Amino acid sequence: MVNLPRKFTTIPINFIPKQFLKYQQQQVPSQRTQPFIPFSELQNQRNLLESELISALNGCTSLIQIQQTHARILRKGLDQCCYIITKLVRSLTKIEIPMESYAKLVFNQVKYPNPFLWTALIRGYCLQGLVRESVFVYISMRKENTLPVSFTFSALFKACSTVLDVNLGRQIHAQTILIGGFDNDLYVKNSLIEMYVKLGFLECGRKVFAELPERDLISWTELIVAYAKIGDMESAGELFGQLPLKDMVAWTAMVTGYAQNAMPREALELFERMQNEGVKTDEVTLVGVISACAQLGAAKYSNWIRDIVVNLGIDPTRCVVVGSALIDMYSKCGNVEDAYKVFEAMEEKNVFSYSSMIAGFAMHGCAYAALKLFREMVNMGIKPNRVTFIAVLTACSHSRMVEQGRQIFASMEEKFGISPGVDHYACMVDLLGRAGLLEDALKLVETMPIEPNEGVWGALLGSCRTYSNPDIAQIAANHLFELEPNAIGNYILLSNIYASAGRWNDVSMVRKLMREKGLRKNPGCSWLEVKKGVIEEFFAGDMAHPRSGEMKHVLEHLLNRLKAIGYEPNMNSVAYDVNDEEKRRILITHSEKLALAFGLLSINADCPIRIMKNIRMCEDCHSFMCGVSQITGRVIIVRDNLRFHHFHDGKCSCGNFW
DNA sequence: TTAGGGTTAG
Repeated sequence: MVNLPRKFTTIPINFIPKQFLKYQQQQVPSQRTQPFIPFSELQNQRNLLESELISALNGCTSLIQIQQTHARILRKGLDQCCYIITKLVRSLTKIEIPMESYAKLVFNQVKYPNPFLWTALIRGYCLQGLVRESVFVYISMRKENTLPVSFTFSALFKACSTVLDVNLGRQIHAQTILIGGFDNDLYVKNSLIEMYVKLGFLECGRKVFAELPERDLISWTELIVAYAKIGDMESAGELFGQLPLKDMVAWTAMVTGYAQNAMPREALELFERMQNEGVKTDEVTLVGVISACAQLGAAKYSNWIRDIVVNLGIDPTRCVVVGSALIDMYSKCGNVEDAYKVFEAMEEKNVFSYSSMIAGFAMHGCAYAALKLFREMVNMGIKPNRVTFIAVLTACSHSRMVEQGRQIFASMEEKFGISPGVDHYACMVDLLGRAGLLEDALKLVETMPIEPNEGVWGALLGSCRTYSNPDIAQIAANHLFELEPNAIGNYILLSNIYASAGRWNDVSMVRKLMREKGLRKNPGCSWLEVKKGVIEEFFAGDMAHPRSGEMKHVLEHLLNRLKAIGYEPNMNSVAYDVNDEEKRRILITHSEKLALAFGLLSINADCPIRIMKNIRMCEDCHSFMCGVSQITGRVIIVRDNLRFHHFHDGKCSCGNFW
């Protein structure tokens, strides 16, 4: 017998319902034993007919078809054949006919139900979310002295994880021990591990795993996934390393685990190893890889993955998950046109595909397209979820569509029955704040029915920077310093707001606070994809690049040409109390300007210059990019920490509002 | 008849 984890031994035995214990160790033969029919006779008479009816049931996709087949079963006198009735119950479950209205009635007509038929009923209830009912069926089954089989327990464990009931799970675990004979049963044990880890009792799952005399790949993979889900990729990696034979699913679990835990480089490295070791990949593996590429956001990865998808013969128009992942990746890699091409071609679209596309449009400043798609989605009868609303509200926010945003926010609860969460409030604060309605935004924060989090106060602080409001900024910053005392960005924002208001004493105070906490500013950094696969990195103020002489020359030349058409450096973008000359020097060596200069020197005139950067672009760099796109005729695409800016012919896709 | 899948905000 397995030693249960300590938690189990503390459960008093009377915790298990009487009905369970009554049958403890009972080995009484069933009172309702099926009359003996010689196997050969069965075979001769029924085999052909049975297999024909089974395949008919397998093919049923509607209630009418099942009813017709059922009528045939009755005509042929096979209504007592457990094998066929089990199949009938499963078919009914599959098309989601309520158990009470059909399956239960059919079951009640069978005089000698076997364990598989009982189990089909248990599974049916469980899949329809009626877990208590499925347990009652189990109790009745035991009353009838029918011994459960492996599948009975895997169904019951699944039921427990569906309703998040670990106590019930423990009782059923106790049943497997009381009845006995399941110690080496991997179906049961793997379902048990799955239940524990899904309910958050990873250590219990681990213990069951440790006590298994033999383990299969499924037990290992269950645990790897469990560790990945709680973000412990180290433990997942250790288990994966110990795994004697790894299959595609185990590899995929690791790749996906890295992707889901914001470790895209590790995900891609592992995927490369997987390919080198000759492991097959399928669309599920690719979804993890695509998500990793999206996080890296570089066009080179999007080209690379497109080739892999094509080579594997996967058709994104027919696989809604791959399609949605691709939409997200293309958007995040700066290519919203390709994202839309994938979206348009998809045969099936669901809430994920729509939400990803709406978020993609929002990210690129295409608010009208985002709203149009949202309306289309609703008209198509696809119910938006919480994520969809975040995407739509972000789109409104980035395009100053206050009224539309307010209406959509109100419709969440009224029309779609989704109560706005703290993130939706953060979007609304951002929407009002970006539109300059700082008082309204503050009022919303103070009156919202849930506790504002760092996202809400952060949105308010960000708006205070745009509209230079040091008073409200101070309120927001005080909350933020409590909520996330070590987040450097808040100190920098507040200090910049004070700087642009000329309150240099307050600036020194914030800087002192940062020093005391030992916080150091993240240096501004930009990346430029020079050619396929080659990425150059530039830091603000860093003139150590081998070609910095040429870059400086390019920038000075551009500056003179821009000045001739009215551009003036924006001194407010420098948050240091230094003289104007120094401010000009700091501005012209911002990392994205260095990247732009290098791009102009090294990228063909017909190709867009794609720059990525780690922090928000300042006003000066933004107007500089607009000007350069005008005087050089080049397309410049900059991805900052939040979104994309497409500069073309003197204008930016964000409408100077970001 | 047990294992791996996509969208989120300052």
